[in-house]
Amino acid sequence: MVKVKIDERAEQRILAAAKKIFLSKGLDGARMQDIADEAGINKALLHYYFRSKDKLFETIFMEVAKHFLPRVSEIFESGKPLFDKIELFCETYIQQMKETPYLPLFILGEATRRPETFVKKVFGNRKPPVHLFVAQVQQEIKSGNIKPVHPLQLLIDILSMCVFPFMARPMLEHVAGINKKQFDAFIEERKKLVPEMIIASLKNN
Amino acid sequence: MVKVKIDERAEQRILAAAKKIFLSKGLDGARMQDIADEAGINKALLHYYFRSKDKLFETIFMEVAKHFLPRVSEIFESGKPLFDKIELFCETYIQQMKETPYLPLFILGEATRRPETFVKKVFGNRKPPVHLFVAQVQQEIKSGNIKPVHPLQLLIDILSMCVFPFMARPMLEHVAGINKKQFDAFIEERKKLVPEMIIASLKNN
DNA sequence: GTCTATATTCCGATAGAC
DNA sequence: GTCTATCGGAATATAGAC
Repeated sequence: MVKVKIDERAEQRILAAAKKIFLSKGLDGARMQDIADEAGINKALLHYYFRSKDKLFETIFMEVAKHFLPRVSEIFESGKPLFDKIELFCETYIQQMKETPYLPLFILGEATRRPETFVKKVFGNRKPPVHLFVAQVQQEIKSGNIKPVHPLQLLIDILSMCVFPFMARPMLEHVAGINKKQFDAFIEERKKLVPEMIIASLKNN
Repeated sequence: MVKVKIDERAEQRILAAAKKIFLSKGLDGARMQDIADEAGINKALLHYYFRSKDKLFETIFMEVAKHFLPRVSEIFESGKPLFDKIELFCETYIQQMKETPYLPLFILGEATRRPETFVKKVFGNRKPPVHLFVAQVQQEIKSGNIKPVHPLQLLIDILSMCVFPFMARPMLEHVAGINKKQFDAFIEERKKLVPEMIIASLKNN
């Protein structure tokens, strides 16, 4: 009884430590020793629980990858009006990136270096239903409710503005001369500004 | 005479090889053997010319980092009208990223993992004159020529939409189901669409 | 300058005591 | 399950012949 509890706690501590180290250093830059130190246990125990570095990495990758497309399906499949979906999308994304700021660089870095394995790991067999978003945009255009735009370009515009600032954070802090607190305020402001700008660009005069 | 020529060519081949390998694999993922193979020479020669892996990396990083802020100073310092600057900025950035698509992930990845050393390496002591852009935007707002916006948010909006698609390429190709040719067309289209959208969002009714 | 061979360091993985 | 000690391979770096 007590033993099981301790084991579980060790395993959980390893997972938390591995997540932190892999996210910040990447697969190649991470050391098993770093993870062991972070978890407060011995290197050998990592292998006891997860057999190899690759296995441990895969476990972490699968676990965090799903947060990179947070609730996208849910949002796209909801019956909400387009502008509501855009607002919710931005809010959801920016909030998720605030909680896991290393995530985009980690996922896209590994996806670029290992494109073949990436696809299956992140998406399994289910892709997010982009076509639903595309169809809705086309419908609104046909109805004359918004200006004619390329739906996919629009989606990438939104995604770019929500995610990129977190990836460019060190550059941004230096070039613009802002500190961490100001960065947080800057990001918080974007939750409103990004959807406002997108929606403004879609509206007819 | 001949010797010098051969030496120079070896050194140049090493630099080209190192650039390719470091950009695609990062510092941690790159192997000296990979670089030697790519350059068609022996591992020992890398150390003869550049002493260590770190030194070689630093050489490459300094050389490519400047392309990450392509002609930004030049554009900001030009006397052009704001909308012209925005168009030129987008055109310049997207063109640069087309030529070196690995660059943003490489620079921002290394910048995140090694923030302390990054700043000096990329910028030296000279930051791009963001304040000029900010001042010009504020001036246009005061004159009533554009809607009131936060200049820095605007700048990040533009930068995000120009750079992010290249970083998200593998995801984009899979989720949207497009191939390399279609991606190129998609990107080419953005050279027009991004400044159009930005400018549209700035115009008063 | 360029190579082969080797030294050195580092790191993932395992063996075995407790 | 957890530890210490160690193995074995891989990667950086150097020595030395040509």
